[in-house]
Amino acid sequence: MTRQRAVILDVLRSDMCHHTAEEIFSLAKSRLPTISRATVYNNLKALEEEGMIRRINGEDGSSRYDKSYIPHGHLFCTECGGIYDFDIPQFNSLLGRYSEAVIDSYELRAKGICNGCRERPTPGRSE
Amino acid sequence: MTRQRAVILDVLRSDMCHHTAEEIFSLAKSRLPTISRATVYNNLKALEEEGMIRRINGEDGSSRYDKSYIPHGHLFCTECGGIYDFDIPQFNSLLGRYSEAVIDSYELRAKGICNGCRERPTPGRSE
DNA sequence: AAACTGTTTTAGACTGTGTATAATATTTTT
DNA sequence: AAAAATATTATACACAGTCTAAAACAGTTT
Repeated sequence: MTRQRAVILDVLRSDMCHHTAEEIFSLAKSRLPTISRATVYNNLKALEEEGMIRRINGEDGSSRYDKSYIPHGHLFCTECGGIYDFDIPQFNSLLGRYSEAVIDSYELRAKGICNGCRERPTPGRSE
Repeated sequence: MTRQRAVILDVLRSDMCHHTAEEIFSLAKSRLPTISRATVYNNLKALEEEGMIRRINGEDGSSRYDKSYIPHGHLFCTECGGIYDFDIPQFNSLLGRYSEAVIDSYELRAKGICNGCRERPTPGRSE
């Protein structure tokens, strides 16, 4: 476990956000100024392949990372731009009922208006 | 309706594949050699915003386009690389039951082994 | 603690997807 | 058919992410 990887993991775990790779690079750099972009990207990829974290597709083609390795969906709020976790119990077995394929993992992305924005007239922003 | 847009739509409708934007550009160019990359990208974006076609996130961050405007999921086969349609009836209302958000649309991406690859020992490839 | 070995990091160049621009051409409206 | 609005083109640009080769490091052996 290198110092760089430890910092990257700690950045991921230190808040609730679904940061982009570039944001993670920036946050890691503020703690370890010599860290390189390639190191961050390589580690994020490796951590994802090891199943430690999950990658999700951002709205603009960038990658975002989620510290939780437990499968769940995401709501992308079109009002405030926030990304919120979204659970459907036994979703994997539900998928199995509708497909003859052997399903390993899934990514569920929903677009809509989040709970907060529905109630609040003036939108804020959080991710 | 310009000739360029008509060709792009026709490319999309002429097979079952979920082509990348670059593939669509290439196919359109073979019919209309002066067509520009920007025209293809602009039209794909416009068609998506008008709800005529659907964009899906490819495995490598590129965009793929689906001629069907009817919401459905996709299975990405890790064996043959193919992308297959995947229907769950009343999925929108199912989502509504598990979330307090107002859901407009969704993208469901499953990874696994497709039906064909499960049965066939030597993998082929189709998209 | 020094040497060894394999792995990781680094900086910077490079690739691929997609977007912005401004001039030109084509549609559509009148 | 003329005018107005819109779309296309070529090119330059922006951004996310990858590749490379050299240097640094971590873990192990002596």
